[in-house]
Amino acid sequence: MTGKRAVVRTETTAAIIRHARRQLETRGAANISLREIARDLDMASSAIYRYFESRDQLLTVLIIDAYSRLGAAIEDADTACDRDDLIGRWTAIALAFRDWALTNQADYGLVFGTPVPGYEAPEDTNAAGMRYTNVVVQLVADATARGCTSAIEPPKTKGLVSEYRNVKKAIGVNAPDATLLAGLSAWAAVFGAINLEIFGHVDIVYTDPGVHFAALVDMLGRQVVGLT
Amino acid sequence: MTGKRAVVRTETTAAIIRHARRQLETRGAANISLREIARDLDMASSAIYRYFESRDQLLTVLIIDAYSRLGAAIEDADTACDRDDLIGRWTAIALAFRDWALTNQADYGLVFGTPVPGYEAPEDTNAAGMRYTNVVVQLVADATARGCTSAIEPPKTKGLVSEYRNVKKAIGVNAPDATLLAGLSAWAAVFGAINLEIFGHVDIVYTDPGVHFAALVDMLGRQVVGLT
DNA sequence: TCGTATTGTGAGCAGTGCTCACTATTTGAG
DNA sequence: CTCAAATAGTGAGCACTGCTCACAATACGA
Repeated sequence: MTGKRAVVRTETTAAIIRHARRQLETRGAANISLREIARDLDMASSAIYRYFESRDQLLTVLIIDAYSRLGAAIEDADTACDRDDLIGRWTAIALAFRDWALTNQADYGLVFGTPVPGYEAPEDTNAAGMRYTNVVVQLVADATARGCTSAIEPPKTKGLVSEYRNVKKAIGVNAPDATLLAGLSAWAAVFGAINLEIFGHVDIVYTDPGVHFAALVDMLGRQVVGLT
Repeated sequence: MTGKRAVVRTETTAAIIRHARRQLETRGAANISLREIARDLDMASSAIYRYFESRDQLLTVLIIDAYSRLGAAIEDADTACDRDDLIGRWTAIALAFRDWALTNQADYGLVFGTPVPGYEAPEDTNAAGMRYTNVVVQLVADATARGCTSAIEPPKTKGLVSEYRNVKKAIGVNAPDATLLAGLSAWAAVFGAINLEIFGHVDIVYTDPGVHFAALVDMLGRQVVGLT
């Protein structure tokens, strides 16, 4: 029997988060003001601390929330595809990532932006961050299982073989080095392209960044990673 | 005849920047304190405003400074190479970028990190940002002029041809679409890989990120962009 | 019903960026 | 060399911040 206390608690907790997110969008993480949130909610500024132990903790909650919404978006995009349509899944994942980033720029900035020196993300944060990663890793695993072979050849970089041995152990996927290199590079490119676009380093170059992005995703997926 | 006033002015200006950069490294941009800088410099906090009109302006100066040091690092790496050794230049540029980012993490975060909503970079900032970009653009131009052809084929993404027409005009390089797509993708991958590494999203995957990065750079340069 | 745990309060502390009236000092023209 | 003007430095003060603490109000469960 969830008492009136429990219900009002979840309500105000949500309200605080809602207001924090609004401030995040309009003024950036550095300018979120607990006192202003309290004022907007008609409560004493000190009352906030009954819900969040510090400003940092509020931000951490926002980060986890953002991660999990991103994870959901990526998962949805992936599961909507036929399991065997690897290039379709890759494309869907990449486009969903960009879409989410564009419609949630503040969240994106919070999650993938400059970390504060000394800030150590708590365990749950990292766990939430693994969600979208796992989708991509799974795609690489499926591609390997279905016999996709990368068109590229890994260079004879010193230490690469042993490095990739560790990577394979870390992500739990036994893919050929070529696929690994191609996949990791493709993902880096997707991430990098989105980052450049969101953080505004390419506005003078592209008229419609989405067109170039789509081409980049398709080209890397088919011609570098070798997805079919 | 640089009077005593002019000389002491440049000195204190430099000292303020020095202290600001130190705080940036240890506590992040959000926690730079003008008052503390003033205390460290044994001057009244209000005196800072004789040198910088606001905290934001100090940050802008730090950004421009970072951009220009990055630009210098990239330019040096490039000019140290034989002009005809395209893959060598590409590799040198990419590695120099990563090196600079790793040894100047705070600067990197300031320049390529989350932008503050509403903050409009002044003209000089963008100019400083073009320096390293120009080096990469020049490499693409040289590659085209020397007849390098990309191994990949641009997909038939709707609107890509006209989009790339604009890009070519914007950067002033008349490269084939394949080279353009390959080059932009490669650069996005380099940037993305560095970003992931610096902002700490891959520490569980790689044991030595540098090895993978070197392989990524070489593979993309040779096998995707087609540099020789 | 009543003690307990939870929630809310307002004053207060130490810190911030920034302004302003004011003083001290260097500068360059007459 | 003199002296008004430009420049540099001062400290008090404003409005804001995150956060703490002693205290009061309230819902909860035995």
